[in-house]
Amino acid sequence: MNTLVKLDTAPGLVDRVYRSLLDAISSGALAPGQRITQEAVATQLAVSRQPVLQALRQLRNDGFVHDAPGRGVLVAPLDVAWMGKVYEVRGALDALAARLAAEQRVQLDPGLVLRGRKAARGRSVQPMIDADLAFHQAIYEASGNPLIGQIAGQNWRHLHRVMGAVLQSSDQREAVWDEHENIAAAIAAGDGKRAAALVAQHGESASRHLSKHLSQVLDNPAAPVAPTAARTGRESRESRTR
Amino acid sequence: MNTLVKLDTAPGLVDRVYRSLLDAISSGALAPGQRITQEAVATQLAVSRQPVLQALRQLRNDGFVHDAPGRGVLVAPLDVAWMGKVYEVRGALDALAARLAAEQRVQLDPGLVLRGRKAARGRSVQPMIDADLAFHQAIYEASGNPLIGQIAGQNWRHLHRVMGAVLQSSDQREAVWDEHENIAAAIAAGDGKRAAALVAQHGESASRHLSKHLSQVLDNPAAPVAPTAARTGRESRESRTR
DNA sequence: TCGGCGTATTCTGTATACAGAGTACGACAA
DNA sequence: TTGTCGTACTCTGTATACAGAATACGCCGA
Repeated sequence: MNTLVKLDTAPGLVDRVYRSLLDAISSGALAPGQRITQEAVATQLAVSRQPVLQALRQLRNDGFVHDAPGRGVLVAPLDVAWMGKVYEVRGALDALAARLAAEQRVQLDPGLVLRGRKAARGRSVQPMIDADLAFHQAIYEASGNPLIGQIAGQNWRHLHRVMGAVLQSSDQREAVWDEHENIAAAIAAGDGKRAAALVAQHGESASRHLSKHLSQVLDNPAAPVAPTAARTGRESRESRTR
Repeated sequence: MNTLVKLDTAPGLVDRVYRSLLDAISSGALAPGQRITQEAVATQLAVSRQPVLQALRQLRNDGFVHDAPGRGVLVAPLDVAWMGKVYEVRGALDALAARLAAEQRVQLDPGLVLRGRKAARGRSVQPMIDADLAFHQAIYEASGNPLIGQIAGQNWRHLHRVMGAVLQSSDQREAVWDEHENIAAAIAAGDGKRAAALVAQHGESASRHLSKHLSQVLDNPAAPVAPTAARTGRESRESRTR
């Protein structure tokens, strides 16, 4: 019973504006430090300021934008130290999820790993990030605790920004998926302790790797941080405020 | 440097409405299953519907109220299974925080434990919950990762509801503070592994204890679930919808 | 007496209007 | 030329207005 999927009700403007802005921030289309005003978003999306106001409030609560009193909000900068803290939390959640999934001996879909390896051999970053996220989300779902996926999902959006800026110059892409495969095996075998340890190790190495590259990128503002950034002439003045 | 405390700007109506509603839900003044409409809140707090709308949206995102299409929103019921999931997540965060705090050999304020023991000997529940929360929050702060306190704080609000409904009939109040004292000792000694293990154990026992009592209370609706519930005559009809 | 339909009511979500807070810029004095 | 003051402007947050969606209730027929 209960096989009926709940029919998708209209998401409402607020959620759509939120998604739109978050996608733009995650992908780098809205560069870190860039200024955002309600009215600009409202006119661009052809809605009133009211849904934008609420979406921005939510983005602020989630830490994706910061307040700039009197001048709107600013896209949150890419902060190495803070990214490390996000990774700490995600690591704890990942370990928990892996342990819970292992207790149920869940068999993760092998297609996830195949897709990941294929993406790793490719050249575009987006599929790589998507595959990585999909794998970890599968663990969250397998844990049977929806709260984990909910909170960790938020963290992933933060990391998404950094990965987009860094991953293109990455080595050890294949190695990541070896680790993933080991994790899946440990979960399937029901070895919760080992699964949690592997996940923790995996997260830590990813954190070190990203933070190293990120600080390089941040020290070298000449390199293009935002691959798909739509740089209009007006922004140059504002990016000075960073 | 940086010793200046940031001066408290006016919190804004949305946040105040949010706090007001959340306090009412946490304390039980708004009983589980009770119906809430924007207009009722707006008139009662003497504000327009706009801030209420936003506050309710946030409460819905955080899981404190559920949608009741066409009839407003309903205060989230006290669900045993879900409370267990909240505890799982909190346990993972607590363990992480304890480990991080131990790495820095933080000395927690002994006054926290003293205050807790004093409250445990008292009769009123609120100080007991407050002391418990204060102790754990001290660990979050000691971890140096503000994200932990932020997320775990949300979870605590959920647990707060359950504790208020259950804690009055609790035994082993002193035992809890023995555990707390051991945790603080492990952190001060820099033994991260032991601290994390103690915290995890502590959380699990609390979870078991609460869920047992909660299911008793839920099976026995005659017992007063909400100690400070302001029961007006009108509510009797609505509580039928539970 | 029970089930189905239509109307009225209620509630939400979005749009517009308005007032307050803060910043940025220019003018003036030293 | 530089620092300070005053004014205009921009932006946000709250209040009000309006339209759409869903429910509840009463009426009718079987």
